[in-house]
Amino acid sequence: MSDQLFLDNQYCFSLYSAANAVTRAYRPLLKELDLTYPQYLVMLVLWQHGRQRVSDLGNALYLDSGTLTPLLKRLELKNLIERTRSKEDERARDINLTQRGVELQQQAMDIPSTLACSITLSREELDQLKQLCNKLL
Amino acid sequence: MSDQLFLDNQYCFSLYSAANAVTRAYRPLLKELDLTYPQYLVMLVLWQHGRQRVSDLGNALYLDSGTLTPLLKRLELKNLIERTRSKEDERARDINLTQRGVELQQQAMDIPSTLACSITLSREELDQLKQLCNKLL
DNA sequence: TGATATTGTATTGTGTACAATATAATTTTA
DNA sequence: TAAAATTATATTGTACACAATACAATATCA
Repeated sequence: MSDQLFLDNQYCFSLYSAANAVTRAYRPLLKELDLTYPQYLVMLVLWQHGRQRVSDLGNALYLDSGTLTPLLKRLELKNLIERTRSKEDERARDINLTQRGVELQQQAMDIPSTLACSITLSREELDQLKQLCNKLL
Repeated sequence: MSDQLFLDNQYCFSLYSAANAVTRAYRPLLKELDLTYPQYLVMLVLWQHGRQRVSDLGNALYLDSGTLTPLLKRLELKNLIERTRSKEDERARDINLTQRGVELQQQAMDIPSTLACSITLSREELDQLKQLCNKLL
């Protein structure tokens, strides 16, 4: 009976702890760029796809405006992005990289390989993990 | 080059999003018990092992006192636990279930099976996911 | 076209996470 | 045994997550 409560725990708790551990692993690397992990994710989307609306970022990252609005304001304060009103739809915000935001990508280049070194999983295991997580979503 | 930044993203981002999705899935179920997911995790440890110190809970859940102290105070306000000083060591807190805390386990019995229904992974996939997450930790 | 509904963000409030620091009790050691 | 180090928890400050709500711009339709 409490058995059930314990077993179930294992699956989701592992996921929860591993996700916390990942953002902990990123923290020291991202600190050099003065970014948090969710801020880094936003920058990744912008580096790859350019101008995005808040809703585009929300769809890409599975986050809502309550999370993104203050996060984007912090990126704006750091002069990494601009938040302008869309010309087509005055309700929407266009999120654009500033020059400084574009340039930051250079500094981020080393992060993936550095992080890979501190991870004990093989490429195959990482692929498997990714697939399972995506199936769960 | 930005390729690298994108690929890396996939692995850790999947984990991060899946973990968020899991706490979202738990939310409506736990709302009936007036618990959050991390509060539920604390209760699971207490239901299974009884009296714990803050540091025991921290070790079990990979969380520190900055997270646990306010969380435990909320559980205390809800009359689910007591936070007494340890007799052996006055620095330590003994976290004990109240009668109401013990009784809440009955109401939690259905959660694992209910949640399992809303998850699309097979038992084998869940086992695999758990193993990979634990290896990552 | 004017009322109604929808859409895109923003705001508010609650609850984590965690670094950095503080504080008090216990242990160690000179 | 008194000072120094260690240990256990608490506090402070910053930054997510997200539900609930608000609000203004746009779209729909009677």
